[in-house]
Amino acid sequence: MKPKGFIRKTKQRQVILKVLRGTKTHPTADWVYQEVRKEIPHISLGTVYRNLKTLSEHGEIQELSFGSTHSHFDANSENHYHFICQKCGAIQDLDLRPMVSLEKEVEEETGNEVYTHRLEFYGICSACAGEDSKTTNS
Amino acid sequence: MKPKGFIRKTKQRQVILKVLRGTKTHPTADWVYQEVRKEIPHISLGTVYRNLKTLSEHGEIQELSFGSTHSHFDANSENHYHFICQKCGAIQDLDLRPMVSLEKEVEEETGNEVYTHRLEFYGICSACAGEDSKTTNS
DNA sequence: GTAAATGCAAAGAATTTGCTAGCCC
DNA sequence: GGGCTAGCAAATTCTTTGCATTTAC
Repeated sequence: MKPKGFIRKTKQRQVILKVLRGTKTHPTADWVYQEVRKEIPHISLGTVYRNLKTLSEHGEIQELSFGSTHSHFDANSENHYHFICQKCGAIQDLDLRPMVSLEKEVEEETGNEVYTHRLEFYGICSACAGEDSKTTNS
Repeated sequence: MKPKGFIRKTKQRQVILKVLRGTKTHPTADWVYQEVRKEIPHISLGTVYRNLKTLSEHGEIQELSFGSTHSHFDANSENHYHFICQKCGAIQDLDLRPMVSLEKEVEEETGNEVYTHRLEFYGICSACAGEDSKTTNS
């Protein structure tokens, strides 16, 4: 959660971070890999994975793992909430203010140290809902 | 989210459900497999996976996927919140009342249909925190 | 009787890891 | 120069799937 030691600035790492910061989507490791390859064709997938892991350990980015098998990454490392469409898989950022006070509440209830929390909403996004009405009579 | 058609009651399925309801932990598929094998030694892992999937599709159980690579399952299909220890991986149920009103808020903000939400707290559980103080001076 | 479920094993997919060479500080 | 990183590929791990057989309703 807090920076562990120093993190070296390699070309690969910087491009990965740039790519991640340049999108509003919440891409998978493989998507990042494909994008970074446009700039560093010889980068390896393993390097991308290692860097994504390192970066999230240092709090530079956030790893999100929802129901799916693979993780998504988010360059916005501040706490914010998401909506996930169960039909098309889209991930949207929400404007709700993070309810930090809840963390204190949980600390008092459990005696644990709470560092962060995550809130996700699941449903059908407006785009998919439109199509849904066609298939309602199934 | 809502029951889809009929679900056949096989011996395997019933034991899986029983095992899951008989624990307060949030076991992985493999743990369930090991437990069920005590009663049905010849059950296959594939069957366990298939049933866990079926059961969660029918709303009988809940699939939880946190940061880790593998899913955990919860026989409590009502919405409730969790605390996850980032050191030992323990998962605790919390007593916080589900904030259903948030779902409406998100619906209004986004225009999406929200069916459910999930809230998780991350940190260090009290047991691990005790040990932590020994290694603070690293 | 028939559709759905099981067992078994093999396939799949995402991620991690070992090792050598190279680059950052 | 020393150690953190990259590259490459093989290995791991969790999960899914095909097919023949069995079972629930």
